[in-house]
Amino acid sequence: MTALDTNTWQAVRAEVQRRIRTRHWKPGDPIPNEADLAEEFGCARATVNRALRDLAEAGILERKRRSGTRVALHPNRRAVLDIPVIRKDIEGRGETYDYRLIGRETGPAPVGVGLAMGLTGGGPQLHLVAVHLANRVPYVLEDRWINLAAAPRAETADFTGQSANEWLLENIPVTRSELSIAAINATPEQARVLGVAPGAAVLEIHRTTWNCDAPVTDVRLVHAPGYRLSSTVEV
Amino acid sequence: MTALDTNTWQAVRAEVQRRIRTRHWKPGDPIPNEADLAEEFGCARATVNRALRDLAEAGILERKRRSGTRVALHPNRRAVLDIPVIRKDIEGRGETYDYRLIGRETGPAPVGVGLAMGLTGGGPQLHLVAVHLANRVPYVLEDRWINLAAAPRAETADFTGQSANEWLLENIPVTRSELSIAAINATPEQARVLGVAPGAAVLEIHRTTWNCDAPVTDVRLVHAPGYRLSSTVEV
DNA sequence: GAGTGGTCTAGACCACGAC
DNA sequence: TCGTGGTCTAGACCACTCG
Repeated sequence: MTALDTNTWQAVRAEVQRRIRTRHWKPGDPIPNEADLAEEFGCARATVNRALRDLAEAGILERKRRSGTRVALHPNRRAVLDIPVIRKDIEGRGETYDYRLIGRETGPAPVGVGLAMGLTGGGPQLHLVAVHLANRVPYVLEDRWINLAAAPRAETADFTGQSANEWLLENIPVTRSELSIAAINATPEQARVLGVAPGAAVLEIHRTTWNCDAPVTDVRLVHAPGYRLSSTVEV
Repeated sequence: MTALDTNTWQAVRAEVQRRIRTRHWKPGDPIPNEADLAEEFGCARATVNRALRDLAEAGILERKRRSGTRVALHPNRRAVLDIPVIRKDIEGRGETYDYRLIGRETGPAPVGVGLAMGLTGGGPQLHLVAVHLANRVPYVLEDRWINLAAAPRAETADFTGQSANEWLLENIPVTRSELSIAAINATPEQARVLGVAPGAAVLEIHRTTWNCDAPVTDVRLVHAPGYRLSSTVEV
């Protein structure tokens, strides 16, 4: 019977983590069930459940009904990235934000974009190209397609003052989004807009979003060299 | 009084999300407090709390004591990435995994690495260079420094059969880790090992890990061109 | 001071899934 | 089958913080 200082779920979580870190419970090992731990710690089972659920969500424990809870074999697998609104990102560092729309046209989307969005018919698409600047230096090149069938009001929206991302956030609900990140060599045109050498390595964030199965938008954000995505993981 | 089909916290969450998506509750708006929602839905306050807490963790709601709960102004900001153990990643796609240690030496870490790890003294560091192959093709180049003060047993460990990452997972606890992702142009040496053209854009994942304030390891994983990190966000 | 979310409790029932 | 985690309830107290 190990009484904890306070019977909070955080205290339970800390004690469980301590036992994992000290290898008292090793990766792959089963740990006692909730009822036993509750008795040991002198708290309610719901409190133990809250603590263990939190650790399971963090990938440190693996839980299954009937077979119980085990220490995960490969923890440390999950990273939570903040994908900030670009304007907030720049302003948050105390830099000046500028936005410039450099291309706008309506027409059919290229095959690759249509595939990513899962477009069936050949409905009209709005194509926007814009650049976001930090302290007047190009920071991100945005290449976006908007499905006008899902966002008809976008056709008459003015994207010269407000970025499409912010307009969409305010006007179109989103139910699902897919994100992928890759390194690419800047094309000559991308390099020209970003003011870097052709072929420079740039980070591309590609996001496709849906509203209840209706594809809304597909955007590629090409970040100038030196950009880093970062996150801290407390285990 | 709106009775839900079943009084599960998932049902409450779904109904709250529906009201947000339909703009019944708009970004920035306050929503009713937990007690009122519990009465409206005919369930316990704890159930409402569970649902709202989940939405807050997902960044869709913002909660503060006393001032209540509001619909977040800028949702969709958080992406959870899986950073898989490389061997699992490759084997999970049904490909053959191979690992080759191509460099091992003990000595002082370069200034950049020392800074990232927060090394104070000039203790001995173990430097490992290895390549991970998928179907015999280079997949990831690993450049790792291990702080022997924090992991003395690493000095005598055999890293020719087991990757350092897996050895560390099994032998050294981790309490905190920092992660950053960037696009870089492959150096001539990186390009040679990966079998790509010098200057090719490659994705670098840089991770530093600590065990209770003691820096353990600093690793740069350089992924061959074409590699994508991806995640799906259900809102 | 007072209203809000945060949490704990004790008990109960249920769904899953290993055996 | 039956032990495990998953969840709901009703009530209670507390911590934070706005006015």
